[in-house]
Amino acid sequence: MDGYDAHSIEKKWQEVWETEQAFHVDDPTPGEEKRPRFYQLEMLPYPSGHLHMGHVLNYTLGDVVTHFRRRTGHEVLRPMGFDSFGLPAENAAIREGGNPLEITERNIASISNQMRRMGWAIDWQRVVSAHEPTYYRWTQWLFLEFLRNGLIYRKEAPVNWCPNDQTVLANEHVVDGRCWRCNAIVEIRNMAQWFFKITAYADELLADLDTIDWPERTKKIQTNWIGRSEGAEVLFRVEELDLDIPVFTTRPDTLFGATFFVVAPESPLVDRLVEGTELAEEVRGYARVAGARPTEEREQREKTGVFTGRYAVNPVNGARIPIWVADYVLMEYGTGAIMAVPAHDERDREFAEAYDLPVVEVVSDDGTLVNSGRFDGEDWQQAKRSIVEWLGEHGKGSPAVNFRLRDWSFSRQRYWGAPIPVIHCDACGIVPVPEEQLPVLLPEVDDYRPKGKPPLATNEEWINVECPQCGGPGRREADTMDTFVDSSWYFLRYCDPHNAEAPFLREKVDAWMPIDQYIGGIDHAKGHLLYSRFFVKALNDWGMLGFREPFQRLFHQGWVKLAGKRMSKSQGGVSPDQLIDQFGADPIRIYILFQGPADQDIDWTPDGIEAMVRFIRRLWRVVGDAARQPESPAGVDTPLARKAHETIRRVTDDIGRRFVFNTPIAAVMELVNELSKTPEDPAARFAAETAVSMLQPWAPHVCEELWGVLGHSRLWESPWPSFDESKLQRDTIELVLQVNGKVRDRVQVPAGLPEAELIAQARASEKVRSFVDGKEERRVIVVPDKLVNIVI
RNA sequence: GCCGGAGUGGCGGAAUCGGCAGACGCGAUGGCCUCAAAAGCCGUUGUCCUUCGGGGCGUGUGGGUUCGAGUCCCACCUCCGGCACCA
Repeated sequence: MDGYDAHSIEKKWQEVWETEQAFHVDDPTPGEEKRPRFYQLEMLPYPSGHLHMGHVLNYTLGDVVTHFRRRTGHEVLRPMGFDSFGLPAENAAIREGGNPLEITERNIASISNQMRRMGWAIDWQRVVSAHEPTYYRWTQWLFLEFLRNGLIYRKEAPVNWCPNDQTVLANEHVVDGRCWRCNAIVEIRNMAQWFFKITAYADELLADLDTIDWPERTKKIQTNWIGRSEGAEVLFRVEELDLDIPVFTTRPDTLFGATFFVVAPESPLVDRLVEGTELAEEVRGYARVAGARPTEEREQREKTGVFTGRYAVNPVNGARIPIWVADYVLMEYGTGAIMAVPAHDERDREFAEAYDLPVVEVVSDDGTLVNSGRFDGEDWQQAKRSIVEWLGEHGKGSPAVNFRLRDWSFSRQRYWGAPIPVIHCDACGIVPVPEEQLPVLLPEVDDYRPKGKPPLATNEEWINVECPQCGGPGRREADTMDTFVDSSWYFLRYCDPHNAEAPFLREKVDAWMPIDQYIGGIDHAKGHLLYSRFFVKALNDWGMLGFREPFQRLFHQGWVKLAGKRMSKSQGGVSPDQLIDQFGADPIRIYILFQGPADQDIDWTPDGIEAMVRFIRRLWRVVGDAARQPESPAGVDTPLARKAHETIRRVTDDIGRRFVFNTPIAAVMELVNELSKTPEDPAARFAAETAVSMLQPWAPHVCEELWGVLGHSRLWESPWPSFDESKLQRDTIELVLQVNGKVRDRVQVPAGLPEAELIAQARASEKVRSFVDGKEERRVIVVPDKLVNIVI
């Protein structure tokens, strides 16, 4: 047997798997399933030119789970696809010439090739790419369903505009006031945009977090983002105008302390309040200037405001309180108007101090109400309920819930995305493209650069069509869809990827979904992971599928860092291709998971990967030696055999229950070390087989080869090794002897000795005696088969 | 400010239910093999003291519970992440 040659081995087995389509899985036939199903998925990649180390970690992690589940008797669906619409390809086309389609397809070919070189166990017959008409046809179809069900609307609204990418961004993709892609400072613009009514599901998106097995911190991110507040809606009356203005408050108990009233500068109320009064000009002028300031500036500046000349009536005490317009009230939250309680709200107090407005304390330090009429003396928490109740009885308010979550704006003024399938008609308004005309194909354009209007709008031939309803002149929608729409349902398409009649068959989706294990970056916590949950809930409501959550279990891999910085497609970093050339895929796969828990960040070092090459070479030698030993007799019971059984127990538990992937490698290393020390042990072959079999999910190529050396074949579909509980029983154990909780000695004793016997063993120890002699023994603690602690 | 997560050797990390802290690996260092190198093999490697038998100290800091705490409780410090003029 020659030395270890990663490249020839890897090429050989990759060809076998390709020829056999070894990791393809058939659609389940109802009633005939032999094995339990397992849907393993990692977030699909964006097809930039090549993989980066973050991908390597992500997909190797999924690969280990895939192999483990396959070999423990599951039917495993592990597909792959490409999030192939989106800005980078379009920007590359603008920068370098060429067109986004060609660039994207070239990238997909190259990245697929790299995936094969990594040896990942993918069902290559189910590949799906967002930019293919066979896929986006159904994205468009789903758009029309959402529209029909009232979950999509078009509205003129203040939206986030990235001046660099020349497009609108969703709230979820503005990070610290900047564009998540290009880092440009985002502006607010008023534009007619398309929205998904995700807020319709706000309550459920929050409540159902309890039903899924996700990391706490991810649930927390979504919880914060949804931002549910419980309180009351209270009506304040402007008598002169015969107008009731609702406000939302989380503190109805402080209602008697409301000494003034504030309206947001952008609120349409401003006009109504001052119309025809002598203050009209001043107030409108202020509102225009204040409302136009960027949010960032508004946060930092001192609060400003003007009096409108109008008064509102506080419903609980009839007090007439002045109405102001001020920039610290936001139009986007609540009703765009507030009752101000300066005694119990820091912002209101700040404003009251600046403008010399009255402050009335209504909750005393001990938490009971004062200056609150009939509610005086009530505990403030009790008062929340009783005041709302009173308001209800008098038709002045009711319990209310408010959310931070905004609707998802998903129209983009760029080229490389799925066209939005509607037609604008002067006579009929917005008209959906009839289903039989789908897909609305993305046309060629001369210039991908957005110049004030979306690139599609420049293609006159494409944009001008007949209205499907009245036959009059119509214009196609020129905005395209955010790629997050594509990725909100791709995991469903994998279940039925070639369906030409529907996005998917419910029966197939219900058989595989929900995803048993989803793996991807935590950066998608409030974007993709929220949108997909929304999609599934809506589709379930329409009867298209039979579950309410897409991702039953979720895991976030850490970041691979180079000199403290995240490695990603945009930052270059270490190229997996070069590493495969230099070391082979198996050492990289082991390395990336051996560094630590997979959810923790990794600092890339080349030393580590060389160590993995050394380990594989060592394994190669040791297994080669073991292969020349006679077959291990059945039920062989030597220390080496026991070590092998113990290793099976550890590794199986680590992957299956604990979901850790570094310690199993250490466990196999221990077994290999043990084997190399006792190469002639009768259990040598058994130990070698065990080590190779269990390392296979990490290093499938070299393990397959070594499996052959040991006289077996087709490890990738061989059952996972099982351990014999009885082999784990020891005849002798090492008893730890402590004095006052400190370890003083260790002795070998037969297992299962009674307490008295163990104490006698402890007292017999010279070392123990040297600490105990001459002192008074106060207590003796015994942990059977483990430890004796003498307290003096 | 509110909410979540994390702090263990020179480094990455292990210790799963309160019971031997530092598994496994990197790095360092001494030796073997070799003309030499590569590869490989055998030692040492938390820290301080040591008469070389051992002993003291040690898991961010300070307290506590316990026979016994990296692990549980309280307070604090530092770092990372989420939300933030959200009424």
